[in-house]
Amino acid sequence: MPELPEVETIRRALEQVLPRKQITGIRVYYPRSFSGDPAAIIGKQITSIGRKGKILNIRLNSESYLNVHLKMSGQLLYASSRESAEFPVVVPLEPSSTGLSRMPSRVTRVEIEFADGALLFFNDQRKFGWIRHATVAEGTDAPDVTGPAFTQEYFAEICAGTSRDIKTVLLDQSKIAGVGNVYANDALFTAGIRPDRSADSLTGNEIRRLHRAVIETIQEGIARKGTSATSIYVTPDGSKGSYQLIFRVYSREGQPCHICGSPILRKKKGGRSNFWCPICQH
DNA sequence: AATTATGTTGCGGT
DNA sequence: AACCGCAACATAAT
Repeated sequence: MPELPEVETIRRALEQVLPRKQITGIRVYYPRSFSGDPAAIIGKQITSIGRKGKILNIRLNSESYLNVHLKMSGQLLYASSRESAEFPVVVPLEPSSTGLSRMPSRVTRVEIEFADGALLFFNDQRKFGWIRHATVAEGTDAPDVTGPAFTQEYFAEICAGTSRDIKTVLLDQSKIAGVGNVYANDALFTAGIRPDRSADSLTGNEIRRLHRAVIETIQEGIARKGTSATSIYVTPDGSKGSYQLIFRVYSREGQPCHICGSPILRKKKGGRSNFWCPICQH
């Protein structure tokens, strides 16, 4: 699920509620979802919530971190008490008469309890995601796409001298931190560039347009609290993002281009789908 | 009912 | 180095 806007939305929400809370319990329902000794975090206090690209770094006192990667289907849900641990249906097949599902659910992999009775649930239907207790804040050192190090010059540099598809470069977390398939496709549309152009074929003007488009697209994603297309991704209070309402091309195969009306095309490449307008993108 | 797709990324082989 | 296919897994959609 999550790209930078989704993870950043979660980070901001958790930042409002978790700092200063003391961990008093942890239940690991699915062992492969948690690395480290669960007992080692008992008694620790949360000091801050950071993010590197798509990875969350929950800092604990005594200099350690709970690093979280949500991969395709991870969710972090926060409840201030056991009684209030009910959320809008967060997995499609968990219907209930009330429209709410109580945590922990069938897909809850880890649950953390705090001294004041608050709870944090890590749900992950597909089990790709993880929480790791480590002494370092894990994540890429590449410039965050929202940060000051992601300059136009830097972007030009990483595009030069590689014949990889430009969308592949956008998705390369070792070069740029945070961009995933949704926002990469939409940014390329905004910049008027086809996803399969080789990176070193972009002109200076195209580099400039794409650099700006990537930043704007990601910021719009954050402003809309992310993309909840299949209803897997939700914020920590169980509500949805709204970027899916303004998709430019992502997930719009066969639908008319917002600019020229031509049907949006889709082609699978390297295991992921490219979406683009054959008229507006060159 | 079998196949195909999904917002991620790590691995091994060429 | 870079690309490709496949892997992890569960489910919805076709």
